[in-house]
Amino acid sequence: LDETTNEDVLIRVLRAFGIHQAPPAEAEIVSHRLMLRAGLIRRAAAGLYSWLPLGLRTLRKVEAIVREEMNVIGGQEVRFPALLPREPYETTDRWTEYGENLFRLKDRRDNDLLLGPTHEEMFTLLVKDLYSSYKDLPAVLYQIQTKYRDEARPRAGILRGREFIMKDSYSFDVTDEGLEAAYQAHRAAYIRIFDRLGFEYAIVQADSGAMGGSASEEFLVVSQNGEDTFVRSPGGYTANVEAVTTIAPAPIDFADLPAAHVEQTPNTPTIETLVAHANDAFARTDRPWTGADTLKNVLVMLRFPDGSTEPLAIGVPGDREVDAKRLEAQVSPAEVEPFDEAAFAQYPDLVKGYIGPGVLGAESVTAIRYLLDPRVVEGTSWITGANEPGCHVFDLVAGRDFTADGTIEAAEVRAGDPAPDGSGPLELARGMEMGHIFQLGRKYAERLGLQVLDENGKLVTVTMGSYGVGVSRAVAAVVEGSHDEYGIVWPKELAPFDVHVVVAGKDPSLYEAADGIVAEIEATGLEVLYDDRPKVSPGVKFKDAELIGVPTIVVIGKGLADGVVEVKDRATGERTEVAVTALAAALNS
RNA sequence: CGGGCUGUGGCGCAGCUUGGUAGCGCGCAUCGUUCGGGACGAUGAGGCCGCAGGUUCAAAUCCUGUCAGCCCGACCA
Repeated sequence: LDETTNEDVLIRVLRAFGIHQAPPAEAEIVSHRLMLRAGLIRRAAAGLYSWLPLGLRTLRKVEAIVREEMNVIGGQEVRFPALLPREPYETTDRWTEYGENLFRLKDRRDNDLLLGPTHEEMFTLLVKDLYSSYKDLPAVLYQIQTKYRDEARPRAGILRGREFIMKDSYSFDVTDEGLEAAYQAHRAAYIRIFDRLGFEYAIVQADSGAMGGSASEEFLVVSQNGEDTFVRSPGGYTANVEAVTTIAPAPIDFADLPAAHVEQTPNTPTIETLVAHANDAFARTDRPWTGADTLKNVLVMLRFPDGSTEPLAIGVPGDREVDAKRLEAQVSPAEVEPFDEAAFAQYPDLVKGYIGPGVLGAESVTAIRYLLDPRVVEGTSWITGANEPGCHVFDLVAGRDFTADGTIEAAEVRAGDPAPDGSGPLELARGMEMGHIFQLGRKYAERLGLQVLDENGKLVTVTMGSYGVGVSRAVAAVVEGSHDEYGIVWPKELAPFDVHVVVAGKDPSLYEAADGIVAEIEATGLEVLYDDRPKVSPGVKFKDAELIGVPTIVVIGKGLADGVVEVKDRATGERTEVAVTALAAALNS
């Protein structure tokens, strides 16, 4: 009756971990497949996963790293409910702003509740209730909590679920300098966290310059399967595509350029057909025409938050598309809608496929605002629409023959484009958003009335920062970045166990000896996964061990008669024979 | 929300065109032989064929509806 077990450190029944030999067909991303096969997680519903023992252990280790580094910068851990009342989110408008992505429900008294997608409101209100003096600040509060977002399309397993675990922290300061300091402290903490998690990552500017004001950076873990595109240069420049600015060429003296002339270009409504026709009928002697010689004028309809709309024309070199995300970032908070047939009907001067600068701009007949790509500088010469069906203008020179209402950074960014800071040609890469640090400023504090008394006894509004790390997503990202053809290769600090002991053989004495060896290893403080399944052949155990990916695998088998066991390094595949008497010491070195 | 596709034991799938008592592989259980790189034999357990309605003597199969899931895109503080 007094017998005690050590179940938390000695888990013997491997098969209970949910190991699958074949992954479900639905899983396509490598981390998703490996997490299912190795028994880390199990799907409960779309975008919802149960964490099994092996996965939960690693999740806890990621949490521990995040927690340690948050504590280093003075963060105090709290925990809010995941189930939240409607009122605070009503106050900040997010009950409606969050739209379909918010999980809403009602209690038995018909009160509205929500499952928290993020907790700015709750933290702000907590500080408002408890703090009233500048002497209470600065403060950093954080939690490691389950978040809920009703994603339109959950995918890729843990990487994008409807329920996920996030560390979110919030800083509260009286001064802008204080906010900046809290932001920098978080940035440094995040760098330590991401280094300890072993990620290859990039810190990118999340805002475009046009947004102005508050600083915001994203920590992207570099991965083929990432959902975010970013750019980087050999000189170390990194940014979201939204934030990339174009280096405008110097203006060209247009004194000697030929005059503009209209030409017949029948059936050339697209850049492709136009370039083909130009090379056919108006061939240059020095080189062929290309899309880059043409000026494409794209029309969109902007819809502002108040519901009003405004047409906008964007002129870009014909070899580039307008990038929807870059455009959205520039015109925010307005949303971009297509310029549909109804819109064209309102502007009879716009000839679809042959639109040129002549009918664009605030001063033109259409009065449509006209913005140019920064590459279209004064003195550049273009083929562009002549505003008549089947006609284009050649040698139309910017600054001489037409002007616009300004410039806009909306053209797509391409590999090879120069970095804005002159650090070389840009490379396009993919990343997974793993962290976000953001100087919120006083928006939430104002809406929720978070004020404290300053040293003069006057009420001042607190300024806030908000900082997130995707904790459960990080587990998937580690697997995504650290595996081979056999399975997961855990970094030491994140492995669910330190040592995986495999007994290869059937003799009961082997298992008795192994029990003792495992106890000795555990006595040194190492966590041991012990595969003592007696009726499973060694090959199966080896494959399972490689799939699970614990860094050190100890094989107890035929060598035991000579007092040795085999120690294998999962990452390198290196095998060494170690005397049983020296094993515990060897594993700890 | 648009496009493509799939629902059949725990997992992977066949059967559906042409309606006639639900099958295969893996896994699982028992016994025996194996046992350091995914062993073998024998015997078993396990499935209201996603759900509802319809057609029919008879539906996994045909028809209608519905629900769920996957992939691509849109969306994603």
